[in-house]
Amino acid sequence: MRKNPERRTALVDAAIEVLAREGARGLTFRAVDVEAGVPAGTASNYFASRDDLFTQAGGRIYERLQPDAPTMAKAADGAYDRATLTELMYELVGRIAAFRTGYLALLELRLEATRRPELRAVLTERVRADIDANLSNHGESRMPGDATSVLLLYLALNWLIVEQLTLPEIFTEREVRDLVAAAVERALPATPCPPAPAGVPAPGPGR
Amino acid sequence: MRKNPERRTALVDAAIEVLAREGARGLTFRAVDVEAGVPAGTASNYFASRDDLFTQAGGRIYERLQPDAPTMAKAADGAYDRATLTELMYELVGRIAAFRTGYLALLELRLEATRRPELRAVLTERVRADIDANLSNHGESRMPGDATSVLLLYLALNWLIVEQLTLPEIFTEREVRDLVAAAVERALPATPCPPAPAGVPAPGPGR
DNA sequence: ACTGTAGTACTACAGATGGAGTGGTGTCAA
DNA sequence: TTGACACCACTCCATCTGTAGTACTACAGT
Repeated sequence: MRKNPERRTALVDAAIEVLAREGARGLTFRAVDVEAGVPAGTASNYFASRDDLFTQAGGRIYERLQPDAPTMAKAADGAYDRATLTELMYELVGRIAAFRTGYLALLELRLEATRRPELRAVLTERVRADIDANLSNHGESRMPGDATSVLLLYLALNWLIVEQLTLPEIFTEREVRDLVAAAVERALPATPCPPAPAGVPAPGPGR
Repeated sequence: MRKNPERRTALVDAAIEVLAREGARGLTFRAVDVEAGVPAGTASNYFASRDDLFTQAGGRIYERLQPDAPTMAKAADGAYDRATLTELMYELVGRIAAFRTGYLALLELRLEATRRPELRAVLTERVRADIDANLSNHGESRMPGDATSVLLLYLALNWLIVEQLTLPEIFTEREVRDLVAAAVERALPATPCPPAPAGVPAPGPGR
């Protein structure tokens, strides 16, 4: 088992590309070698098994997907209002969709996790950490919305990204933007009303 | 190219199982033969190519996923209020998650659509039809909520199902139920307020 | 009842690809 | 010199596609 860390990272990153392009079943030692531009057999020396490749790729994707310095800064510095939150979510979708191969690889890994308990454990831990991080980030910032808002946004935006990456013709760019805005808008708990026009008690479907 | 329609259907259904279990790359003529319990070579006689297999499977899944007589009836007959809608959505999530292999196969196909234009065209058409059907069903029924509500529910619930099927330990059954309820609750446009307590102008994050 | 024919089920094979794993050799630096 | 790694080569193995060829079944015409 070789140690060289740069090489190892390069190989894992190559594995992500292969995953996105060829699918989980296409992730082989040889394919990684080719993608990374190293001699055949190299990946064999760096990973104990294919399982190992999968789990390392799973870990690495979150490493690359999670942190995002400039956005984090904006999240911390910006105003804590709905408009800023919308802007942030819009950036989030754009940013993740931009790392197309990473997200597609992640989907492949999720499906592969169906078959590989070890991978499932790794992904479960990462996803849980991701969600928890979102929750506590949101809690610490003073953005509007509660924990439920965060979870609902998580759900809706994830599928929105799936839709964009796999069947881009379903929603236009405009529709995507509108959906992000609507998701933020409605994910927030009902806000107290602006002062009602007049004595009209405003019926409508009460909760 | 053989014609026997029962056999063809059986083969396509077998293909769906294979997709869910082995992934897109594992969908081969031989694997379909084995899954369907027919002699080797049979699938070769029924499908012009692997592409053909994929597109036929894509069509068939929606055939099996879409219609659902009892639920449709409930949607039409039930009361048109939020509680009924919630119940309906809960059933929807349960029902789709129950056809586990079908939904997983669909995800595999979405990823494969990334590589096969023909398959992408088929899926795009089906998904669009699905969304349109949801929109118009909702419009015709007199359920609360607007088109945006339907789309947001579509997004959130889809990912919720993905989460359940691929990493079931992330959300407990209870959390899933709560998330479905919250999704319905908040997907609906903000309702007019109940009469405010007193002259307090209700500040909070204005839009 | 006989037979020809068409459609289909089943079998077998040719040809080819691609991958896992491993051992061996070259190279460089401590 | 020794150890760690890069690189290369080779063997063994599993699988797939596409197609050709054979066997079965049903039916129609006579």
